[in-house]
Order: sequence, then structure tokens, then C-alpha cells
Amino acid sequence: MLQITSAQIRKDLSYFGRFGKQGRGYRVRHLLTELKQILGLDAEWNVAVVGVGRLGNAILNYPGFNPDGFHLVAAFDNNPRHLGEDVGGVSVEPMSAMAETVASRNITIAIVAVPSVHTQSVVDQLVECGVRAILNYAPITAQVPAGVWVRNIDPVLALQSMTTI
Amino acid sequence: MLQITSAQIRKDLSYFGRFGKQGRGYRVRHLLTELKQILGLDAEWNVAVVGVGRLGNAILNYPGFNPDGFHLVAAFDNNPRHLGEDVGGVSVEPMSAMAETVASRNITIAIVAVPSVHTQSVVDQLVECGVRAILNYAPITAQVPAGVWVRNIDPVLALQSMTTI
DNA sequence: GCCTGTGAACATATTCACAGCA
DNA sequence: TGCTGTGAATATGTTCACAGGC
Repeated sequence: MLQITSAQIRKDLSYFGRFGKQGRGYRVRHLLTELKQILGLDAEWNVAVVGVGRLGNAILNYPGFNPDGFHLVAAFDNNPRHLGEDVGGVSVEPMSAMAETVASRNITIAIVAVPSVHTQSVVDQLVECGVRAILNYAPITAQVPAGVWVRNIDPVLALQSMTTI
Repeated sequence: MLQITSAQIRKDLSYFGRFGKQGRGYRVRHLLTELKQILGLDAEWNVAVVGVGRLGNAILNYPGFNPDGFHLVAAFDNNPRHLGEDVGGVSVEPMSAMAETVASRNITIAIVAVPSVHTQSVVDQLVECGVRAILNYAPITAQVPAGVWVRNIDPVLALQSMTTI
């Protein structure tokens, strides 16, 4: 179904250990538990959204954006128009509150949904606050020190990549 | 800036031809033109959005989702509530109109923003209508015949992938 | 007989290092 | 001297094929 060969799956699993029984296959529940642990999906992660414009708003309100273990617990924006506003159940705070809120709510992941021009400075600020995993929606490669992970999501790039059929 | 080595870039370019001058570098305008052609970004692409729920709506209204050469020219949904509605300047049509509209408006790319349960049947229908490039927003691997390209966009998966710091 | 786990073979991708031209 | 283009070396990823336990 996933267009992945059985050999590939076996090799991938073997990288982490031995989870099956020869001739019998895998115990699904057991394998699922092991995989969740390997992927860090057995823990709780508190997430902050920076930027509550059109996109940040959509993220905070999108019901599917709260998979097991992930909690959108903070939102930041410097636009006074949004300050104090409730977006998807979270109260919008100014950027200046970031350090304190990240620490007090134990936030480890951030989603950056600000215009490209502001992305780098927002990322710098997040890194400064101790956030080491950042999901970036701007079409920009943010520069970060070693040990910080940025994943870029760019639907426009994905669309553009469809043209070489 | 892109965290890509110069050797990598030279190798990639060499796959398509020779665009620079030794000792001098690349003529930026010329290289840009060549790359646009290689990537199919010098042409016009008409795009349809299937599903005008929360997500489809956001896509159709998002001003950044109209990069050079891409035109969102149709929207389909079977919910009678949305039929005829204007979403981001496009009139919502029923799924039954797909074959005719795809042909008449020369649509070559589709963005599928419907719930997972409906994704496969929508994809089947698009393929039937001759669409060969599909951007899928559901957390599903759609099955397609050879020659059809599906690219999956899954922000939730991206978020989940941030946990193995 | 079935299906995992894994070396070996093969394939692809990246990096190195340098000849050669401006 | 500077920078491209590219073979060669290295690294990484995938597929094959089969031993061995169930």
C-alpha cells in the first residue's frame, strides 16, 4: 500500500532491533509500541505557533493539527491587533513574552508562520529561548546553529515540483 | 545559504548541461532562464482544487498560492452547500462536471483537499479525466497507475518528525 | 512451508581534488 | 588566481537471496 518493498521495511526495522518472529511475522500491537517509542511519539510535546496571520490562524484552528501527544499551548504575534485575542483556544502573546512562556509551559517545538522577511529573526529568538525543533512555513532556509532542527513546509514548492512530469 | 555545498550544486547543474564559464562563474539571468525551462517553470499550468472545505478554502484564498505560471482555475465539491459558491474567485462545480471542465480549461495539475476516506476515489476520478500530477493533502498513499505523479503534503507528519531531536 | 533478519551485490548520491580555461 | 566541470573515491541507500527459527 505504501509502495515500499518488504525488504526495505525489514532493513529499516533491523536498524533499530529485532521485532518479529521468523516464520510468524510481527505482533502488530507490540511493533506499534516499539515504533512509537523509536519515533518519540510516546511522549507529550508542547508546541508554540509564531505568527497568527492567515496561516497561523488556520494552523491553530485546524482540528487535525493536534495529533496524539502534541499540544498547541502558545501563540505569539507582535501585531497589537491580535494581542490577547483567542485563536483556537490559545491566547495570543507578544514576542517579548516568548522566553518566559517557552520555559514555563515547557515548549520544545515551534511552528513559524510569519512572512519570509521576519522568519530569520523569529527563528533566532526561538533558538535563544531554547527551542531546538522548528517547523517553518516560509520559503526561506533559516540559518541555525548545530543542534537545532528546522523542517521546511512549502506547498508552493511542492506545486512547482509537479511540472516535470 | 541553502546549506548545500558548491560541489553539489555544480554536479547537479552538470547533469543538465554546462551553464558557467571557468574562472568567471555563472551569468545569473541566463542560468535562471535555463533552470526555469528545466524545471518547467517557463510554462503556464492550470490547476484545479478538489474539496472546498476548510483546507480547500484556505488554498483558494491564500494569495501566495499563485506562483508565476500557476493558475487556480477550477474548484470541485459535492457538498450542495458549496455548489455555485465563489471561493477565491473560482466558482465551485460538482464532481460530475470534472471531465468537461478539466478538458475545456486544460487543467493538468490537481490539488486534493478532501477527507482521507474520499481521497482514493477523487484521485481515481482525476486520473480518469487525464490529470497526471496530483498534490494530496490527506495522510494517505493513493494508488495510481504508472505515469501519474502524486506528491503528498502532510504538515502533521512533518510535526511528528520533529520529535527525534 | 513461511517469513524474519541480514550479509552481499548492486545502485545511487555526495564529496574530493584537480585539469583547464578565463 | 579563481571558479567551472568532472572523473575518481567515498558514502549512503536499496535490492537480492538465502540461512535459520517457527
